[in-house]
Amino acid sequence: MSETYNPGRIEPAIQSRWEQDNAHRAERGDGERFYCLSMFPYPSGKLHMGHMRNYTICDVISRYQLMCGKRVLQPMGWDAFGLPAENAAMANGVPPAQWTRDNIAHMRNQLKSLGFAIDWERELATCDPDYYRWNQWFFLKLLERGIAYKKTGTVNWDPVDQTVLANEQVVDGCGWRTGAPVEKREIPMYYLRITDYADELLASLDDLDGWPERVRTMQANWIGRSEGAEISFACGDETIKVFTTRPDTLMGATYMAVAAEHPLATRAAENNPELAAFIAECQKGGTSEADVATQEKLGMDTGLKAIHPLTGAELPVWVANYVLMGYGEGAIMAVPGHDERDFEFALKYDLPIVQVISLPEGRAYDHQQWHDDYAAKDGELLNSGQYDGLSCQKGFEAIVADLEKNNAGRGRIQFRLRDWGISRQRYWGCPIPIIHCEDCGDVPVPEDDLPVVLPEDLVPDGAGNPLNRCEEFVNTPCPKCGRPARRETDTMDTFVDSSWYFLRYTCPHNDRAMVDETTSQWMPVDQYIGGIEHAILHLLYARFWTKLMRDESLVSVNEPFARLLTQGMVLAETYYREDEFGRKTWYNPADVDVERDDKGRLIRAVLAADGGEVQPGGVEKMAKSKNNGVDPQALVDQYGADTVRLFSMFAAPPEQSLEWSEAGVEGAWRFLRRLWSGVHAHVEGGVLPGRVPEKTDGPARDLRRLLHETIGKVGDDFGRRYTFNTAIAAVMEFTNHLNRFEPREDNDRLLVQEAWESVVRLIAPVTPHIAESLWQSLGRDGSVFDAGWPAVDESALVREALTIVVQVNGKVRGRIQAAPSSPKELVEEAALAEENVARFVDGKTVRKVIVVPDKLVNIVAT
RNA sequence: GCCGGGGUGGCGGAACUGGUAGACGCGCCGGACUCAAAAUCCGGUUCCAGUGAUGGAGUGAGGGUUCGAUUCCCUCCCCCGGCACCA
Repeated sequence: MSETYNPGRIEPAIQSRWEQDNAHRAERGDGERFYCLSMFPYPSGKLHMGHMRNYTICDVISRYQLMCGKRVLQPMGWDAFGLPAENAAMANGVPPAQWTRDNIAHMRNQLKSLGFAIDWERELATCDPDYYRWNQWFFLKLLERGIAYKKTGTVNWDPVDQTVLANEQVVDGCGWRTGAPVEKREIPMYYLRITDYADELLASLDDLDGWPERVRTMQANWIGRSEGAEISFACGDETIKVFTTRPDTLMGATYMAVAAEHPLATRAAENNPELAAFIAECQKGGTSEADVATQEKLGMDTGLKAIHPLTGAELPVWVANYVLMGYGEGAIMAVPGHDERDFEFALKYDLPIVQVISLPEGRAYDHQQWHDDYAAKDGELLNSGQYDGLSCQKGFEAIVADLEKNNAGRGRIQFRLRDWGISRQRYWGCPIPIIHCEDCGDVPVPEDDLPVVLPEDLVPDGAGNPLNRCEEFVNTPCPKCGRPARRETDTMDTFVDSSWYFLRYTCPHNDRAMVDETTSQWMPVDQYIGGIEHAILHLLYARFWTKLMRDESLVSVNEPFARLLTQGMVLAETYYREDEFGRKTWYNPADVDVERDDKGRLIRAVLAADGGEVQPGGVEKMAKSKNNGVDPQALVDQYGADTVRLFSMFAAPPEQSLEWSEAGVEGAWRFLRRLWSGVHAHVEGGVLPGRVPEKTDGPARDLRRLLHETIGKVGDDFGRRYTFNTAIAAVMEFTNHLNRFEPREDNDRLLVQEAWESVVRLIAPVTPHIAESLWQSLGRDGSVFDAGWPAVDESALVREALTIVVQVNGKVRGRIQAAPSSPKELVEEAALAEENVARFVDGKTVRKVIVVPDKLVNIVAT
């Protein structure tokens, strides 16, 4: 054994031994299966600390389960389609396919150098036709079933580049490359009926008890089930249908509002140029909900009148930009008295505000100022004619009943969730397998002709999808009539790719089926790990897709992920410079030098390369788009994989977001060196592999008790709590004690042998290379991962005396020693007798004494 | 704007079920070793007062419940994530 720790030498050697032994193949072993999965990365170029953290967490859990005797599947793959490859192509002229595959090659090497127990035989990339053919195959099944369908949807349109923009490419309402104000545009797209599964997606959240509560809450709110009513308002010869969650407030409706895209608005604008101009105005700006929700509420009267279905009163019909065509019916009945947005709008445009729900005793309704309790459902109806005096619930029921009687409405359940639009007007994605024929219409590509292969040599230039101009791709005979036809050039949302990759890992090389019988052997995923930013969309789509595949009898599970760990994001400062057109160039924090004041606040940041100033853009998640990803490679080169792994697990608990800082890497490095030299010192005196001490006493007994307490804690932290930082802290603490312990007799050396063997196994999931190496130095054969997890010796845990804290009026005033489970009276007596305690009680009357067994005494004295 | 989460020493964090606030680590200070430096080892380190024993304050701000609150409740401030075409 070498005297000093040299990761540069041991890590590659151990990695090649693992490879030779096929140590990480999922087929290996015969224990219970454990499928441990991390969200696959987008191959953006280099690993960043967010990846590092994610995959280290996954590896720690995998290796811990491996040591517990499980047969572990830890796969890896690439979410390889997507926008950044097109952006890179525009910047460098390199085809997205080449850029993506180069990135994958580089990142695969990086992952391998980190020593993850990944079964590389199962690697997949979503841009491979072998993978995406099954997207196409399944899409056609969904089309047959009517789950996939076509309708129009709204996109961001850049009028200069004549192209559709992603929300990310819309900056302050303008196109990112052209700076032109974007417009909303309606185009035909394919959708999946996720709303058909809304009830089940909501209900089965209750079964996901291995998921964080916050994720379940977010998904439930996203699905957004609400009970309400649809109500029809006559408007000339037309009917305006609305959905409301508050039919009880119907008597307070004072106007109607429709979305700018509503057919009624279009009709009303035909001979009203002013209204037409307003509707055109509403087309400006981005499509994202955040954009719509934060824009100023604007409206215009159409001049049309709608008839209140119960009172017959005439209500003005307005066009309003806060009403969304995509939600509900694209029209609302406005009740300014009890809806905050309607109140704001009514105040602005001087529309009547009528209170129809009473407030608590003594509260008066203020028509000039909104208060949150106006929206409450605690009061009774008033100003509502025959319904006056009813509770909101009773009023709801009575009004819905009367509407049903008049054929003017009915109770209805509405979801916030909208159908999933999967068409993307982009090149670098999975082609949608449809052929458009002038005579036959939209014809599915026959199953035998799959996959529709994406040509890999095109280079996007920012002006639309290059597939449109690729004649070899577009021109094809119609499968039905054989006459010339055109292929669909839209590709699929990349969320389709990531909605089932975890199933494909179970049979990645099967070229005859999407999934097979091995899939159900591994599913569901026992532990899924990924960023909290995926809490809603990716996880919801993956759940939905799994249910779709279940309904095609392809999988047997209802839910794909039994247990979920949502990793907090790794954040870093962003830096940018703005050019004369307001376009921002982002600089990597590694290339920026920062000056701070004595409180650590940033004063000035300059680019190291040219010394010129750059602007701080705030702390954000590490991402390609803001170029603030920190590459762990430099640290791995300097300290080795184990140090970086140890540090990234020690820095914070996994669920918490983490602002990146390198301070502390030294500490991880020092710990591993101390570990190494501690084992070395012991080995110098001769090893005693696998031996356990006889009865211990004095300091040896204390050390052994701490050892077994530590074994218990670390196992609990790895297996149940997933707090790797506290597990590591406990190992460090024990190692500090162990290094200070001086063996006096042979039995002490047996204890030290037991202790080092335990420490090496406890830390092995986090720092596998050094653990393998030390395991052998300690005289043990084989891999530490075959050695099993150390067992707690209960007899070592027994204590004779405990320290009990004594408080006087809630403040700690002293400590006493007592045997475990001492009788209350005895502890109380000892507490009152303690010198400093007595000083504080002196001259006062003891009113009460609270004794928490084996822990604490609180004396209440006045 | 809406939904979800977070805020504890100079810094990352610990305190798991309402019971010793600050484990472990970084940084800093002091010491040992060294011709010297690095590395390493030992000791100290929430703030204020005190040589010290010890006392007072303290977990974003304010209020409440409790013998006792970082933990539970209410109001507010700030930060982060998501908002359906970033992944």
